[in-house]
Amino acid sequence: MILKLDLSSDIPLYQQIRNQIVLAVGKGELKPGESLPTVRQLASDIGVNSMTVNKAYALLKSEGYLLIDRRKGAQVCPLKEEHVGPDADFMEKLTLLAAEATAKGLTKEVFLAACKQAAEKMSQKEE
Amino acid sequence: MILKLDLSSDIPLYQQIRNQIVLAVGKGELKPGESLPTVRQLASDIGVNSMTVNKAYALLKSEGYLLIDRRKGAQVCPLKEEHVGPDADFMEKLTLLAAEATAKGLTKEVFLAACKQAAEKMSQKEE
Amino acid sequence: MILKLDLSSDIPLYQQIRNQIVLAVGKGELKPGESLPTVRQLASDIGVNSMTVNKAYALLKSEGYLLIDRRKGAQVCPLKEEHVGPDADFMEKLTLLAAEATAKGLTKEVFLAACKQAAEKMSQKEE
Amino acid sequence: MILKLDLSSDIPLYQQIRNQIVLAVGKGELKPGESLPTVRQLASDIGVNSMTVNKAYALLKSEGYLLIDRRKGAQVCPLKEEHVGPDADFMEKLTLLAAEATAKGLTKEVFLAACKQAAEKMSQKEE
DNA sequence: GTGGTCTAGACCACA
DNA sequence: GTGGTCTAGACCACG
Repeated sequence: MILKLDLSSDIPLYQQIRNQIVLAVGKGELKPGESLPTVRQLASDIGVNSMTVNKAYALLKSEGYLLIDRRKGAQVCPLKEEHVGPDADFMEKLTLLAAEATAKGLTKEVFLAACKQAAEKMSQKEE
Repeated sequence: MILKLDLSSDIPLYQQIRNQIVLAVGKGELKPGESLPTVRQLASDIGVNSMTVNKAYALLKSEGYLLIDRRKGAQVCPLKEEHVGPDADFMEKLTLLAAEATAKGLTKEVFLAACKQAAEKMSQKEE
Repeated sequence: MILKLDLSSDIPLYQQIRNQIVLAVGKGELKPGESLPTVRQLASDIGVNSMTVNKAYALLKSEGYLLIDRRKGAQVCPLKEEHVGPDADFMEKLTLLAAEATAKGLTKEVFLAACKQAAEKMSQKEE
Repeated sequence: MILKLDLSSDIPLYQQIRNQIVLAVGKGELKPGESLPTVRQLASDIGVNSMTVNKAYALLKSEGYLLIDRRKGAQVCPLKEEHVGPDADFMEKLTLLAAEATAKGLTKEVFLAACKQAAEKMSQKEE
């Protein structure tokens, strides 16, 4: 479990931790059901306060990425079988990104190629 | 120039203003070369402190979306003829979004369809 | 004796066990005087540590729902003939619930209808 | 803004603060749109750390009771016009309370009378 | 001025 | 052992 934090970034540490874990889950480096380090362990590993990790875990839990079990610590939430399409918040972020690309002069084709490239890095759900 | 701000959102006002302007440029509602309201004008229109608008404009300038001229005020930056691909920061945001989608159980196909849908809302560069 | 536990809930296990038993008594699935499984039996059935079940039983005893006898094990406390009204702690919880409902915009009528609906699920004391 | 905290209770302070504020909103002591004390002010008033109040406010925000505005601080969330019935979580808590009452020997009539009494303490939405 | 973040260290509840 | 809570104080971002 290696997380890279940028202490000089203006993104809060707990947010960076959250992002890195989401990335790891998306890429399949963390599999559904897999256990994460304990709060204290991770805090000590990456050199931050345990409350900061705690906040990141709580955020991930509230977003539905993690399950937190008092006995086993935190683990990646198993995927639900039926999952519908993207939610409104997701589309809003995606639309903003598309606008940034367009405003920068990228064509639709280049944007979609970039999307595809990003998707390729992720692991696919097994059928 | 109509911007929708959510005063109780946890996204900073200057960030919301920046996002709305990027969206407007992406969708073609603001065309390259077009002038934007002055800082004071916009601030008065949307009822925020002019420092806040100032910050948004400065951010947009630093990101390359706006040109700020003391005489002409702010205007949308004309597109460069040759434009390379997406930059690293953009890809990072896109990858995070792809990871969120994958971690939520969306398939690659659904994600790419959403990307395409977002791209459709944007205006195309004229040939 | 079937109890549904949610291991990833933030409600402590012993509290969940306590709640399920109170529900079963309220609904009449457990009758006054009826015996409950032993601590070890129940712990083994639902797959938790017996200390956890022990804690739940002790809590239920202290709240007056169970009688614990070293010979007969735990049994549902028979109802007293004369029973006074709700106690202070109960009213406090009920008032908080009413406040949550009101603050969410539910009218008094809707709240009382929900109360009635909840009461219908319970078994009535025999005359 | 007077909150009574019980330092020896096993209910976390931030939870007690949250409950007291919900009660105040339900009873109409805090009206929709009304401003709450600042985090620091309330923390100093009731003698707790400001992070504790912060956590309570964040919880109330996430539950939809408060709006937090960087400029004006926290204020009671105005009610939405259309509000449907009680949600599942609410019914679960209410059902548990009904079970507790029944298991204690209260009749349905007594329970409903208690519900009505609790509802009377609340303020009604104005038509 | 506000809320938000973070730290270092403590204590407690749960299992 | 775990996560959860709390403190006292600091610094920063926002407006």
